[in-house]
Amino acid sequence: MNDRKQHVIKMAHQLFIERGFQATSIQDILEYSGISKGTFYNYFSSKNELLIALFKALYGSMETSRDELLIGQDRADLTIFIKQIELQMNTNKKNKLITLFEEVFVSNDEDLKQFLKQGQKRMIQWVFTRFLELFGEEKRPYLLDGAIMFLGILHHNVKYYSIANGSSVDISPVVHYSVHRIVTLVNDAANTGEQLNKPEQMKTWLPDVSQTEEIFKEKLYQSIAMLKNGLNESEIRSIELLDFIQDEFLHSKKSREFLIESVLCSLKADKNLDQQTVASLDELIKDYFARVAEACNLPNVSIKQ
Amino acid sequence: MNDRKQHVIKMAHQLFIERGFQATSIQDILEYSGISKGTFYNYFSSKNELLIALFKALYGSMETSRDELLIGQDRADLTIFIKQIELQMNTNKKNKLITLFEEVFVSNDEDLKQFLKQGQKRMIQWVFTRFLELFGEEKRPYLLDGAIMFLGILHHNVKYYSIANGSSVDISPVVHYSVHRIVTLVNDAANTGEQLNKPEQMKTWLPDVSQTEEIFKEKLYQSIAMLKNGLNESEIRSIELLDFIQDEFLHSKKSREFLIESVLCSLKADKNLDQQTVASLDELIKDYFARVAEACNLPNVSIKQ
DNA sequence: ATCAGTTTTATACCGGCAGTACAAAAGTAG
DNA sequence: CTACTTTTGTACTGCCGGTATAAAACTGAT
Repeated sequence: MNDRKQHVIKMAHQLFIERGFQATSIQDILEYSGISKGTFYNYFSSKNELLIALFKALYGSMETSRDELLIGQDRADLTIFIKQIELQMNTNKKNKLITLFEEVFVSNDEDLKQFLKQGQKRMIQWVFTRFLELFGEEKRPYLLDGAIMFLGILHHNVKYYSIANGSSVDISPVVHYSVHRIVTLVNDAANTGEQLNKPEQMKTWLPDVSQTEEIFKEKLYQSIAMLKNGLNESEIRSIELLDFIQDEFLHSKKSREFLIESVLCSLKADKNLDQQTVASLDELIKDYFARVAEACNLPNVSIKQ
Repeated sequence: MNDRKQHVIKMAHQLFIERGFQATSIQDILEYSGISKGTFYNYFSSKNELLIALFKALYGSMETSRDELLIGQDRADLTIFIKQIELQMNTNKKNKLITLFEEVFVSNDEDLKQFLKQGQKRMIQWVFTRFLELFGEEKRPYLLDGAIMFLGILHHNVKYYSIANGSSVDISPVVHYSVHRIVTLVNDAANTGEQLNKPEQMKTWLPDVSQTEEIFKEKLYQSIAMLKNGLNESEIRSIELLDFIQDEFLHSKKSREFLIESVLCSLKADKNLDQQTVASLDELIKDYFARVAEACNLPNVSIKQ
C-alpha cells in the first residue's frame, strides 16, 4: 500500500538522478515503476508533489542521521560539526540533491518554491544553532551572518573543487578548509563589530509550531548536558538513560511517550543526578507531550465535523 | 534589420523579467513584440538561443561599464573594486539576471549550459585578476580560492539581505561587508598556507583565444601603469594619451588601429616617458593587431569558398 | 461465497508547448 | 518590371502534464 508509493518515489528518484527532473516525463516514471497513470495521480496530485515527497524523505533521513552524530558527544567539538557537514555534503552528492534543487528552485509552482525556501532556511537555522554551541553565546550577533556565509563558501568551494578534481573526489578537505575559514571570519566580524543580519529576524522564518519545536529541542539538549556534566564516566547506566531520551526525541514523529515516562521515572530515582534539573526536565517533557496531544486533537475534531 | 532583432530581445527580456523564462511562451514573445513565428525562427534557432543572445548583450555591456570604472584609476585601490562589484550586483538585480540564470542553469540544452558555465568562469577569472592587482602577486596561490569564496559569500549575503530587508534595499553595505571579509580571509589563508584550488587550473577553463586576449590586456595595463609611474601629475597630455589607449582597447571589437598607431607615434616622441617601455608597448600592440588580422582573414577565406 | 467499497488499470481526451513546413504577401534593389 | 529576400499566417507534428471514466482487480466483512 504505502510500500508502492515509496517504490514509485524511489524509481522516480533514480530517473531524476539519471536525466534530471525536467527531462523525466510522467510517462517515463509510469513505465519505469510499472504503475498506471491513474495510480500515479492517486498517490501524488502532480509531478511537483512527487518531488516534494522525495525531498521530504531525503532531507528527513539526512537530518536524523546528522543529528545522531551528536548523541553522547560534546556539542562544542568542532570535529563533530565537520563530520556532520561531510555527511550532508556526501548525501547531497550521492542523491544529486543540489542539482535537483537548483533545477526546480525557480519554479512557477508557488507551493514547491515555498517548500524549498523553507528547506534552505531550516538549514541556515541549523548551522546557526550549531555555531551558537561552537562559538559560544557571546558571538551570537555575528552567527547568522556566519551561517549564511559558511554555506555560501562551502557550496561554492565544493562546486569548483568538484569541477577541478572530478565529481568523485573526496570533499573532506573542502569541508575542513571551509570550516577553518568561517572560524576566522566569525572572529573577524566579532572583532570589527560588523553585522549584516540580526539573528532575531530568523523568528519570522519558521511557522510557530516548528519554532517552538526547535526551542524545545534546544532546552532538552541543555538539560541533558547539564545532568551529564554532573556525572562521572563510570555511571554508565545514567548516561545511557539520558542518551536514550535524546535519541528518542530525535525521531520526533515516533517518540514513544510511555517509554520516555518510564525512563524519567528511573531518572527521578537516580541519586547520581541533580534532582532539581531532573524535575525541570520532567516538566519540559510533560509540556511537550501536552502540546502534541493538543495539536493532534484539534485537527481530528475538525475532520469529524 | 538588426534593429528588429534587438527589439525582439528587448521585448522578450521584459517578459522574462515579469514572468520568468520558463513561464514565457514563444507565442507570448511573438504577440508582445509584434512579429510572426517564421520571423522569430529566422532570427533565433530556438528559445534558448534567444536567451543566449540576451545574456551576451547584458553581460557585454555590464563588463564594459565595469571596466570603464578603472580607466585612469589606481588598479590597487579597493574602493574602485567595491564600486565595480556594486555596479554588477545592481545590474544583476535590475535585469533579474540571477533569477534568469538560476532558472535555466540546469537545462537539457548542452549549448546553453556550457555558455552559462563559461560565463561563471569568466566572472571568477575576472575577480581573480583583480585580486592579483589588489592583494599583490605574492598572494597569488590563495587568490583563486579567494575569488571563488568571495562570489559565494557575496551572492549568499545579497540573497538573504534582500529577503530580510526587501528586494529594493541598497546592497552597498553588503558589498562592503563581503569585501572586508574576503580581505581577512585571503590573509588568513596566506598565513596558514592552506590552498584548495591552484590558479594554474584556470588555464583549462578558457579557449586559447580569449585566454591570450586576457594575457594581452594584463600586459597592456602593466606597461601603461609603468609608464604612468614615471610621470608626475603635471604632464597631463602624456597621461591622457596613455588613458586613451587603454580606453580604446577596452572596447575590444572596435579599437581603431590607425588612431592607436598615431597615439603610439606621439608617445615615441614624448621625452617624458621611458622609451624602452614605450618600445615594448609598441611591440605588444603590433603583435596584437597582427593576431587580430590573422584571425579575421582565416574565417573570411573559408566563407568565400 | 457473496457483496460492497476501494484501488488499479487502460485508454481516450484536453489544452498548451516548442518547433517545422510552406505558400502567400510584402518589401527591396537593379 | 523583375528577381530575390524577408515576413507573415496558418496548419501541422509530437510531446507534455493533467483529467475523465469505465472496466477490472483486489479487499475484507458477513
